[in-house]
Amino acid sequence: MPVGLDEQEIKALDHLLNQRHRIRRGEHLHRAGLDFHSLYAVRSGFFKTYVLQEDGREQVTGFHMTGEVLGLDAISTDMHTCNAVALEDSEVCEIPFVKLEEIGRAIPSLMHHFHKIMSREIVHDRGMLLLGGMKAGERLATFLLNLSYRFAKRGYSPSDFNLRMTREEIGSYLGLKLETVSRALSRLQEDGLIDVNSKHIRLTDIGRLRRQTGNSFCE
Amino acid sequence: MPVGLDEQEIKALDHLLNQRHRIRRGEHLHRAGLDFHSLYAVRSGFFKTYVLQEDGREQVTGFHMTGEVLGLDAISTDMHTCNAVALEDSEVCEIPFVKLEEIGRAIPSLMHHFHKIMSREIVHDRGMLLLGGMKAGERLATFLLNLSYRFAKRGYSPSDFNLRMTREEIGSYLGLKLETVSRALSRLQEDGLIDVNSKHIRLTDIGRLRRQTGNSFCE
DNA sequence: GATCTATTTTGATTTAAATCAAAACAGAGT
DNA sequence: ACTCTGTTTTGATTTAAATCAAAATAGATC
Repeated sequence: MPVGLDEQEIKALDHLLNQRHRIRRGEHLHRAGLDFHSLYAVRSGFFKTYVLQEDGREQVTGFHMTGEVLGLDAISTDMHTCNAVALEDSEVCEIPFVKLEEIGRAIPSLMHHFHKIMSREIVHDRGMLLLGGMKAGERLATFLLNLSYRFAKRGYSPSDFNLRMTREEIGSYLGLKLETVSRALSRLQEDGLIDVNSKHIRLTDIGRLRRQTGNSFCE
Repeated sequence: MPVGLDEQEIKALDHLLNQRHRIRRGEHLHRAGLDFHSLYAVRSGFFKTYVLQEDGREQVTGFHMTGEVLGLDAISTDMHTCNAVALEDSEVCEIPFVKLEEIGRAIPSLMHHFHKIMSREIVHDRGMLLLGGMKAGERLATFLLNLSYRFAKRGYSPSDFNLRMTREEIGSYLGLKLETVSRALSRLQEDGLIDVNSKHIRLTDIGRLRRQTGNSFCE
């Protein structure tokens, strides 16, 4: 991403990005309460982040795919505030945060890029507030379009993909119960906007789906 | 906040923080779509950020008080993604972002501090997701406790304050209608957890109020 | 202080989603 | 192929919040 590096800088960057880890489906990348040392860039696979409420309920806070960065929330307190678990076999690149700040000082464009990543996270999270005013079907449509957008950006089909998460996890993320998620999906199918086959989704009318959301962010 | 600066650095910082602006109640600090150049630190007063949906509805995305930083969302696209309006006469400090990155390179602790601020924003926004699973009364309790926490941190009473926003704005932020907000407040009063006098709020039983939220973040 | 407007409260009714319950289905392991 | 378990769908009922409506209150302006 940053260009025009000298040999020294390339070596530093290389070292920064050279710690790969395989995380198998079901394994945790980090847990709430643990000391923060590194960010993790998802190289491949799919993650869910969540927090455990006092009553034991699990609240899903996000889904994360290739190219996205995990752990940004932990910078503020030097402690992870959520759990991150792989929903499929995945690979991450560990980025020690102290080193990132160090190298960022030498390579301003890298630092700036990092700031954009953090900011994008804020925009995305804030966009979730828009769900507050929406009905179940609109929330689902927004969710599917957001996934579609992110898949497309990575070169996958924007209209044909498999959900890695359960209806319950979707519901938790969107503030709905799993039965409501299921019903909303069935409804969107009846209306001819999508095809649902358990975890496999086909968006058959993206234009109408987008109108369905009332408006809103598809990122 | 950062310590041990030499004269050069102090001068740079001074220049960075020297652009004050008065914003009167009702005036906008920035609007969605405008080019991004500067962050704004709230020196005094109270702001609301919001986006206008296609259907004309206003969605409130946040409330911001002294010491908080506005404009972090705009870094990602070099364009403001929301509107910021003063809910009372306010003063802000303009921080040109290019300069912040420049000076941050010279003063690592300043840069690190900035990263914590951005991260804190992510934590806060993500905490809003927890509202998804809550009932109206729980959302209101969470909201009031969060305000209380922020007032306390600034040296104001944590249990006695004036709301700067309307019931409709609270509702928009929390995903409720204004009538529901009003009813939930009345209910919390009946139950002896708070005293409501239109915009003036007194938290009479913070412990019970906290239990009321089910749990969750008061920041 | 009186008037006007915006905000807030409260009530009655409707609606969407949660809850309760059961059946259908899918995937993993034997 | 069969069983077990976890997931998903669908239906009936209850519940919380939205909506519709009107009165009460507060603030701003003259």
